[in-house]
Amino acid sequence: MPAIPLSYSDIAEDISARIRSGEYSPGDKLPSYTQLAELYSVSFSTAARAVALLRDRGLVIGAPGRGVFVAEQPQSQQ
Amino acid sequence: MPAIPLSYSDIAEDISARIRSGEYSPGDKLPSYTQLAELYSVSFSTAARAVALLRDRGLVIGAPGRGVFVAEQPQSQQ
DNA sequence: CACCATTTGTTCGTATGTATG
DNA sequence: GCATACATACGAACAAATGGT
Repeated sequence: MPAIPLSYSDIAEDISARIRSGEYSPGDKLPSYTQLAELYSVSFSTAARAVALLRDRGLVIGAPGRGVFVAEQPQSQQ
Repeated sequence: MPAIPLSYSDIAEDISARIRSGEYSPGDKLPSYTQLAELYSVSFSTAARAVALLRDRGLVIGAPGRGVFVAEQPQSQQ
């Protein structure tokens, strides 16, 4: 284990940075919860929670049964 | 079980509405996680998660060991 | 100072429901 | 029907901070 595992907040920030950098472009599908959990060496729950944060911020849109996609709009939240 | 329990998102929205309505004023301390869990008939985890959402939105500020307080500023988030 | 109860904040694992293909 | 994937709830556990005794 790489010392301390990343928190869901850290993971959300990392993904957020990758979206800003263009690594993940609008319309792109993010890795699945299971894959994210693997990637960041955290549990499924923690990976899901990181994505939930991004969803709340309007950066990504979850589509049950299909995946999580980077939002097209730059933003807009309420 | 009272039909369907409220989701953390629903609870966050309810508390948010109570802040907007003035039921909870800036500086006020919200009920503790344990009390919120009791109030909304959900688990501790779910109550804590609802508050986490409000924290992320800048509506409240958590103070470990003391409580959660309604933010003074109307907002500002990044 | 030492305890101790309370409270925030988080992780994890398991389970369930729903949607998609 | 089935496998995959999102979305959420729950309970147990723990760390850290605070405040009172």
